[in-house]
Amino acid sequence: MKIATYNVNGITARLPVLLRWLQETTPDVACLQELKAPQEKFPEDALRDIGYFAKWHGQKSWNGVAILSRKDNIQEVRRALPGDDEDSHSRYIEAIVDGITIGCLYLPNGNPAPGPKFEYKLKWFERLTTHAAELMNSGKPVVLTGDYNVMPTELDVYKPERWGDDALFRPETRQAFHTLMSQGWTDALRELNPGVKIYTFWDYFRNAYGRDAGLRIDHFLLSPQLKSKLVDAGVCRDVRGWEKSSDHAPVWIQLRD
DNA sequence: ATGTCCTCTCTTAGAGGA
Repeated sequence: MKIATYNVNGITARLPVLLRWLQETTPDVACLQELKAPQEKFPEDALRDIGYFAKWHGQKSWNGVAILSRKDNIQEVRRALPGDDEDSHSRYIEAIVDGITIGCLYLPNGNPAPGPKFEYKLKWFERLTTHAAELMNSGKPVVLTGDYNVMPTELDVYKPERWGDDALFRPETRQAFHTLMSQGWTDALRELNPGVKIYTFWDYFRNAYGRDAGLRIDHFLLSPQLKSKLVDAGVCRDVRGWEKSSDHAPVWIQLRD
């Protein structure tokens, strides 16, 4: 099974690029973030026309997450993280697809830090970690993927010395990611490419893509049952260079059936 | 501080978020 994740940065503006990428790479499952569209504006028909079923949780202007599948086999489990009924952001959706639990997440950016947005990010991270522990303890095969807005190590930043105070790279953020990983998750792309520079995001500013001034912030976390089935993984780097592209590139993994 | 892109509105320009 090939599973992909893609922060589209606005599914309405990104629809031509999204459809082209899906048709060229045909992932079995695709997790999308930053729909930036209300529930009723999701392009369900356009996706169905190219063979994808979908469950999504939209929100006007901001956030929004979706899980796509080439089969009508998406069993939605939840569309919010537990732990805060007051949290109105659409940042998490979870479904079982072909027996694999797939959590699709858009972790808060958190800038400027310090400040209330950074506090929200860390709180959200704690809720994710609590929920991830339950999934891990369930013993089921689980994929937690999406835009984590975290560069886990210096290798994941084009210029680490410039990012120390940023919410995506502050010690508290990296520590939170480390705490989550210590439950026993496998960072799929890093697992297959130890020591290799991999980026999944290039800012729109200052020709970041042309200069390869990138960040690795979109991740695939695998439960132990799936680590042994991981056969390949990569980033669709070229998609970032297409006309009207997102600032993120799609990322994918291949699991043995 | 700046750069760019996307979305929304007290809309065709500016603000907020990333």
